[in-house]
Amino acid sequence: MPKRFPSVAVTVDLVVLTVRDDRLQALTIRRGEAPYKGQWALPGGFLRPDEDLPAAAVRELHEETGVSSDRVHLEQLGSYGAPDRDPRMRTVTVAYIALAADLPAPTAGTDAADARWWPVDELLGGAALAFDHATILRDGVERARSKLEYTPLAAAFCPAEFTVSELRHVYEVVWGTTLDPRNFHRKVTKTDGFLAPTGETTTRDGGRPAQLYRTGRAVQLHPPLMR
Amino acid sequence: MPKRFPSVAVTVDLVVLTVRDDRLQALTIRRGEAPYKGQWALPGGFLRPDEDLPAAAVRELHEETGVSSDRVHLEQLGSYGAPDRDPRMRTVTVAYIALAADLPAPTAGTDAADARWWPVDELLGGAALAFDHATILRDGVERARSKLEYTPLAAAFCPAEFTVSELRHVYEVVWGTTLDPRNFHRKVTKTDGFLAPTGETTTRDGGRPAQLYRTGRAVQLHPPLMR
DNA sequence: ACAAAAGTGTTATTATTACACCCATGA
DNA sequence: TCATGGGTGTAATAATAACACTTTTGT
Repeated sequence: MPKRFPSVAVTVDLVVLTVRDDRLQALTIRRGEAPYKGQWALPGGFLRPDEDLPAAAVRELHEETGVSSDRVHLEQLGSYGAPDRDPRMRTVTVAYIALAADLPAPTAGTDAADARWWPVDELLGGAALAFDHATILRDGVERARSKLEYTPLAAAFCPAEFTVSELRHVYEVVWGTTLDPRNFHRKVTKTDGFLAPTGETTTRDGGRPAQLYRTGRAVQLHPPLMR
Repeated sequence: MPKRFPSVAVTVDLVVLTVRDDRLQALTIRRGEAPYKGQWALPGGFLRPDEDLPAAAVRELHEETGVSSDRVHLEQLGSYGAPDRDPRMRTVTVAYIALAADLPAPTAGTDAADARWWPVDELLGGAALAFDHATILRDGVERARSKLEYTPLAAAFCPAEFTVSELRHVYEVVWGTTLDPRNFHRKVTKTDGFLAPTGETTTRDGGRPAQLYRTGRAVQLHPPLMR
């Protein structure tokens, strides 16, 4: 077939979210080149010729954070393709969200002058992200927030073994609410398949030792948790 | 910037769903050219050089169905970009779902030898769709099914004014369940913002005249309807 | 002993389910 | 008058929300 179609550059961008210092934070890269030189942007890069979209997301995540995809929840968020979204050329980006437990302090990637975590409320209130990345971040945060309601995804923000109150802390930080510790405990421990007890306990939060749990086999919460 | 990125063809594909003859049906186009010549495929086409993604979806919808985007719910489903998904070239497709009230019998579009509605269960059980369109269709149907739970989207499958039982029929067909007419009636009429009464009544379903409603201003159902 | 966090019990309220029953029309 | 669907009432069950109270650790 002759080339009678417009050529477009396809990129993959990542909304990498974690809970750090009691805030929901996103990973940003400071751009080393024009356009938007010196501004913060979401990590991402070009799709390679023989690479599927999820593979590109895993690769970018590894390049930017040094993290392998184990213990990170990666899912496609959506695609953004306004004709003027990149002044250099026509691009369509496929955005992914990555939810992870507190990651190591980021090391600057190849293209990046610097990399750091930012609380998402600071990024969304005023701070100017490059390209349409504020929109992508906003959509990614909203996706994460609503998925906590009806999936056991909050555990992606926790280490492999965690306590009920660590899990509750994730909900409180991501949603910006407070939850009744007692009702929350009942809800998550009684919802079948949400949590699998390890049998171990920990006192790392102080007070009475707490049961440690791993994520269960459930993929949907029924009924959902309400914000 | 020099072209040091791989060039990819970006297409937009549509999962156009409607409720027809008591079945959930999807619009398909018979391919007139190789590859997959003669097989059924989802409608779609190349993204144009100066076109945003939603605009391309609206344009393709109009070209394939003659329908303008009024009274059709269009939303992005996701992107699919396996390197071998099209044998001719590297493509990434951005899929949209379009939910519409019973549309006119389709007229064949420019590229298409033929176009028709197929019940989705027939398309997903055995019938061979071109490319990765079976996956896209399956994802689109699942998206539509779950969105009926927590949004007032079922009304997109109804004409501008509709009765409660017409709305219930949509749920029953899309979910493949039966619902108690009395409890359903209470639920949808009592959920604030779901339905706006027009004041008119109709007897088009026989029996006692039913109130006609338009869609309300709610965008979320709280609490959700359960399958 | 006391602070701190884990976890259980209890009650009021709200939502869902199942189903009896009445209403308003056309044939 | 009868069939057909529209619509309300009600009681049993289930889930949520609010909060008193007990448990088990560290200091």
